[in-house]
Amino acid sequence: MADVARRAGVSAQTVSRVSNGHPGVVGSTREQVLAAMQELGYRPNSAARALKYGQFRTIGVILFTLSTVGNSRTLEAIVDHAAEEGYAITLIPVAVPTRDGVLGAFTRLGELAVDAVIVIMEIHLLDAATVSLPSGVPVVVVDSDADDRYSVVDTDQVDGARQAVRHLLGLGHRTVWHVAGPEESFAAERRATAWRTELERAGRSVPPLSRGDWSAESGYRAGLLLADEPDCTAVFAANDQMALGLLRAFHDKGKVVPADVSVVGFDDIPDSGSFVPPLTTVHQDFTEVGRRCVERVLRQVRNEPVEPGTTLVPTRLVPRDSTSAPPA
Amino acid sequence: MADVARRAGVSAQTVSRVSNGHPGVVGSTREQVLAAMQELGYRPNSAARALKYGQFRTIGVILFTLSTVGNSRTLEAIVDHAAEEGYAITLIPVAVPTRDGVLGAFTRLGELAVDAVIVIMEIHLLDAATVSLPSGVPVVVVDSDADDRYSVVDTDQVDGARQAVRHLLGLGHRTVWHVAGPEESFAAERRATAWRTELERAGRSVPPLSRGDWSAESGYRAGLLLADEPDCTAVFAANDQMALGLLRAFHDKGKVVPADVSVVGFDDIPDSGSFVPPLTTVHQDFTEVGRRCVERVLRQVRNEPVEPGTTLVPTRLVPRDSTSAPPA
DNA sequence: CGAATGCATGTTTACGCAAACATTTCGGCG
DNA sequence: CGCCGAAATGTTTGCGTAAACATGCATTCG
Repeated sequence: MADVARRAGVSAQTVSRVSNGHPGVVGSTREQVLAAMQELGYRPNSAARALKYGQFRTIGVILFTLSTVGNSRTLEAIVDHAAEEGYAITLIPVAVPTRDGVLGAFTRLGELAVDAVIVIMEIHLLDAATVSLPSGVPVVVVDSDADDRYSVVDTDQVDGARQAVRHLLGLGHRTVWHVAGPEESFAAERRATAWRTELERAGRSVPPLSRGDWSAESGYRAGLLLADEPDCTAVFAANDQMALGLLRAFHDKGKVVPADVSVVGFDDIPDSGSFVPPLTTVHQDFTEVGRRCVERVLRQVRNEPVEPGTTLVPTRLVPRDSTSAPPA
Repeated sequence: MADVARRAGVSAQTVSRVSNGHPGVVGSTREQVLAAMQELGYRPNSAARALKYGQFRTIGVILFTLSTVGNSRTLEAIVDHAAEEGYAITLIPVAVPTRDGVLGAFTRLGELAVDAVIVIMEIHLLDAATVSLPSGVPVVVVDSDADDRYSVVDTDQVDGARQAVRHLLGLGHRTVWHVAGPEESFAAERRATAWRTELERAGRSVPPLSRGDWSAESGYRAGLLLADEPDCTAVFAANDQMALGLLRAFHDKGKVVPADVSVVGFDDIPDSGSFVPPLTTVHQDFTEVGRRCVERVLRQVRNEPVEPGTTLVPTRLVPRDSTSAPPA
């Protein structure tokens, strides 16, 4: 900055004023300063700025993996909305989903230049790490039940699962089977619980639960077993990728979807409309989740009031061709 | 820091020494300082640190979208490897893929606290923005032909496409049709060119090119047309998602894959093994791409020698069930 | 026994910027 | 013609940290 000032024949303060668009700099001077900046390739040092202002205009995002569609789409929405607000996003990966891994991420976080944190992760692991969360840093969590400690944003898992079950029962199926996500996942747990509750409420029998790990492959394995259950005419998979595996398993076993068995997924990933057959699924609004995360966390940064607890983003069922009335 | 020093009854410099693990602090003093840090919840201010060191230990990543599997997996690999090296990742979204959008991203970048930049984007757009790239900041680009100006890392698109074509010709198909990605994409262009070249080299006729936008839906639309081509017995799709659309289109048109028509994809996304039928595809090593990006860019940061030009990450064909000999 | 040595710790300074305050400049008006 | 006030510009200062240098103290050795 000093070089620019010298070159433009002005003081450093004037350079600062020009660089920040402050008023009170006459046109000709401004021109000179801008010219000098250009020539010298000057760009303000954000470290010094941050030091001065005590803010980084950056939000940290802690996540375990980007390989699930939900996480990466949520992240994308967060990045976009943060950018609109003039905030950048710094990623803090948790290499291994263990207690230590999470603790490590939070430790690194403490040294990081962020004004706030959004956690996209199974909160079961977060529990252990609570203590080490740097105090004074606003935190918003996605998919958790830690709403007594943090601000939580989540898709309305319960209502989504309920819609899936009702849709299938409404088509005339006697009951609905479920392929759940991994036990560590809150989302998986919620969807499974809501599935069970809805069946019980309707007075239907609750079939044994299958479990996958969100991957299509795990859905395939579950599907091979389900295909041998003669009573199984309707399956609700906890995500679209496992539903894809189910479709393949039923195909391999000679069962026709939806004539022999109906399948409902969860997420509405972009590809799900191109499955064979196109998948009936529960649409999740990842963009809205990301938007609310950013909004909530920035409210805290600005010391504005934040309604406490969990904010739920609604879902909606997208009927496609993988569901129909049960075989006669 | 001053508070900690006061509380521990030492100077600020000693606190600094403890906090950075420097030697020359006797045990008892260290204990006291650590205790004071704990009590006061002290954590070093990274802005001040960065100001002092002139480094942020952060790499900026410019990308347009996370919705393609390739981008999000590459990003994940970059994040992981950067973390291993003690670097954080800051995301810089390009809201709209226009010249101005890219310019905007680079402008913001100039103000951002990053030591280096990795660009994951169609370089066609990057061209226009070259001028505004802050000089002195190391840049590595993924998927580009700007290797005269930047360090470039890329999957070996040409060899991958060649493997796909050879595989199909080797099975006895007379020629291979191609569903390409969008024109703006270098990767799409390279795969298409390699497909054409390989056909010509083998002395086969080159069928008209179809074009999609990477989405399954666009693959479906292309597939509906291809299904009406009586000579079309083998299709190479430029990515797995479009291949998924092809599979559905052929299914809808009553064509059996692979008996009537063979399909090869590109990427080997995790789901592709669960398509119906499981997809023969060209495996891309996104992890390796990410690793090399980080390695290259950090070499530049450290002023170590970097071999210029493009570094290519090899691919390999993964044969599954979507390809076979052509119908008799 | 005094000086030299080495180690633990303290003091000064600069990193780049912008707020707060100080000074200069210039136009307008009595 | 000189003075006032507003606008333009300059100077000082501190943000939190760590390198460089300074000090003080204990131990050791001639």
